[in-house]
Amino acid sequence: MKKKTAHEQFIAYLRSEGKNITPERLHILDAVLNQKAHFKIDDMIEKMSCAKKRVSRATVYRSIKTIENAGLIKYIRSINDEKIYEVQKEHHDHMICESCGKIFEFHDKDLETLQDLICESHGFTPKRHTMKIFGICEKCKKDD
Amino acid sequence: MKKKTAHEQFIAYLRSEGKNITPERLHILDAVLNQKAHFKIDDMIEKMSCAKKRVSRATVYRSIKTIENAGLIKYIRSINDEKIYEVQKEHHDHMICESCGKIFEFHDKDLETLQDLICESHGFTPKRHTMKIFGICEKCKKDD
DNA sequence: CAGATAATTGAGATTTAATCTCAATTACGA
DNA sequence: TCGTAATTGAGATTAAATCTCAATTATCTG
Repeated sequence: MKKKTAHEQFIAYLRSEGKNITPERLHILDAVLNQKAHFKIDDMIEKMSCAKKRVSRATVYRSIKTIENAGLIKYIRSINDEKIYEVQKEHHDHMICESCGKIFEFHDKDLETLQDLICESHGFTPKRHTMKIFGICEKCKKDD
Repeated sequence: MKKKTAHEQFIAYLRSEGKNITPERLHILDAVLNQKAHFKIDDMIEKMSCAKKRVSRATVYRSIKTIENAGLIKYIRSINDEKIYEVQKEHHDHMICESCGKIFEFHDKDLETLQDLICESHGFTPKRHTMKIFGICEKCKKDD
């Protein structure tokens, strides 16, 4: 069973939901996948309105939601009313520096295991989780 | 050193910030503290517009923000554009049922310890964190 | 492949939470 | 008690997100 690309995943999702495969949706997916890590909707709208194939604001909003439902991107948080999304890679959690605003990703197997145990003891079936640790990063500590 | 009430904490905060202690702010604090657990801003606005002492929408927004900065309430999440806040008790994390929308609180000492260890290994100084586990609660599992 | 049908798009209007404005009021230190 | 600075209320404003609907496009069927 070879691993599906994000592109293939998206198309499979659209098919499974009976949604059409439109060039607009694929363009937006491409633009999103080209993002290094985190992006804002507004940036995507601007990007798509300058691109060779223009896509309207309404469609950007609609498609971002579709791509999110397909599990390919994830909403992280808002910073002054600007939603920040990220492209989904392997699952990871976040450390957010309150000084420079930078978002660090980390993953810890023990943490995941412990979470499952906690859920089990509460009769709760976990599907997914988010964890954000706010504090000060190494660099900002030194820059003081 | 006796423990301060939320009321006292708030007044101490206002003093420390050079802010005035106004009846509006205290009324809103009272209303907020009277909430069992979680509340929406809109509910507060409605509550305050019917109360003996009316408080305007703008002031509710302003005061909620002040009370949040004082650390007495905390923003949890949005559900269709409605922000949900909660009164701060001891620190705890959340399990959110995707079926009924109910929010469960839990606290686990091992989880906290593990988080601190992870941060340490990344040179990150944690101040606070949020953790949300999404899934299906015990009751909804049975109701299937 | 053509024609029918349902989904999707674009553009601008609309919605709505949150913020802003500013004159009137109020808290508070001196 | 007075003067100053902070705060409030009411309505205007802002801006992200959604909605509307006619025109377009994807997909299915034979």
